[in-house]
Amino acid sequence: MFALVDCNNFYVSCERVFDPSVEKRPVAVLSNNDGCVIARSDELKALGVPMGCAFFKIRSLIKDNDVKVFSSNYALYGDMSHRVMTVLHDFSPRIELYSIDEAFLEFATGEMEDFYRLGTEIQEKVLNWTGIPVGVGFGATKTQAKIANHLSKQSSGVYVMPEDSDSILADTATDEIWGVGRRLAARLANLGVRSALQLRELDDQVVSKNFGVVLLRTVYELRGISCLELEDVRDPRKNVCCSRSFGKPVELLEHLQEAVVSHAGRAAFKIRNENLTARLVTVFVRTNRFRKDLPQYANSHTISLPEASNATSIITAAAVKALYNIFRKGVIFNKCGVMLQGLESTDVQQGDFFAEESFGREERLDKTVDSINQRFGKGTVFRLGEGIDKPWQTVRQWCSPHYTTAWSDLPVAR
DNA sequence: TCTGGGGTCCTAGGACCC
DNA sequence: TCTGGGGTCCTAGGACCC
Repeated sequence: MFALVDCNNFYVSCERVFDPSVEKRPVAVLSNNDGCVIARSDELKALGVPMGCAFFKIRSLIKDNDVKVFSSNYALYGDMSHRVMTVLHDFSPRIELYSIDEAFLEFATGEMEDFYRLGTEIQEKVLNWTGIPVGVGFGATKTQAKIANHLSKQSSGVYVMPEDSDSILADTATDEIWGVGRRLAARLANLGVRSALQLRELDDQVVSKNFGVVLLRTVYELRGISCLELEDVRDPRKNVCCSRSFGKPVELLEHLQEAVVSHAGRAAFKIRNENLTARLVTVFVRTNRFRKDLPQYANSHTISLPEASNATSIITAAAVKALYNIFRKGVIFNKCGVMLQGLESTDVQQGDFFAEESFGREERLDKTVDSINQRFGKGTVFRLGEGIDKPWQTVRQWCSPHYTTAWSDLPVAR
C-alpha cells in the first residue's frame, strides 16, 4: 500500500505559520521576479485566480479583495519542507521525498488495516509539530495514491482508495491522472477516452502502439498493478541549472556577463555540495517571449571542459566564454542561465593527461569562500565579476523574513 | 510596464562500428 | 527489379512532473 502525503497550498501554509494575521484571508505567493502566482490560499482560489496567472493581470483584484501577496521565500519553504519530511519518517522507513511538498510512503500489506486512522494520525502529527496542514491518499499503486490524495482535499483530508474503484475512476478526468498532461489528454480524447476508467480499460496493444511504454505503465497502475517503485534512494542528479529572469530588460554585455558569472557561481556551489563535478558548461540567453513587438532571439552554447571540475573559477571562465559566442548587440534580453551537465562523482575523477597539477588551489579557495558565506550569510564574500549595482537582479518586493534560517530574522515572541 | 525555475524519462534518427 | 544484420552512442525534441 502506498500513501501520498501532500502539503496543502504549501508556500501559503509556510507563510501562515509565522504570520497568523493572513489566516482566513486570500493569500498569493509569487514566482521569482514576482512574475506569476504559484501558490494560492483556498480564499484566493475561490476568487477564480488560476495557477500560474501573471501577477500584473490581477492587480486590481488584489486591491479590491485585500489579498496578501508574498514573494517566494525558498529558504523558508525548504526548511519547512525538511521539518515535515522529518515527521513523516516516523511513520514508515520506506519513504520517497517526491517534491518540496509531497512524499510517498509505503506500507507492507497487512501491516496496518485501518489506513483511514493512520492517515488521520499523520495529518495530526504533521500539523502539531510543524503547523503545516496535509492531505493523505492511500492506494495500491503510486498512481492510485495520487488520485486518492486529490480526492482527500474534497473531504476530511484523508482518502483510502476502495477495492472497487470503478465509480471513482469514472469521475476522474484523464488529465487529472499523474503522468497524463495536456497533450496526452487531448490525444486520448480523440480516441474517445476521457475518464480514468476508460483509460484503464483500454487495450494494451493500442496503448503501447499509440502512446508508448510510459502511458502503458500508468494504465497498469490504474488496474492496481504496481509498475512505479518507491524511489527511496535518489539517483545522483544528472543536470544542474541556475537561471533567472532579469528584474529589468538587459541590453549590455557587461550586465549579461555579471548575471552569468553569478549563476555559474551558484551552479558550481550546488555541485560542490553534492560532491559532483561537471564536464559540460552550457549558457543560454533569451529575449522576452511575450513581447511579440520586439525581435526574438534565443541561443545557447556548450563548452566541454578538458577536465571535469566543480571549481567556481573554471566553470565561470567557461560560462563567460560561452556567453561571448552567443551575445548579440542590440538585442534586449530578459533571461539567462547556466547549465552543468556530464556530472560525475568526485571519487571517480578522470584526469587530464596533459594538464599540469594545480595542487588544489581552486579547491581551497572555494572551500574557504563557501564556509565564510555559510557562517556569515550568502553573499558575504562574492566575486567582483558579479557586479555591484546589479540592475539585472531579480525583483522580490514582498519577501517575508527568513524566520528559520537567519539569526537576524528570528521571530520575536511577546 | 509587468508573464518562474527546476528537473526527469523516452523515442527517433543519425553516425558510427564490425 | 532485387544491395545484410547486428550493434552502440549521442543528440534533439517531446512529453511529463512539481
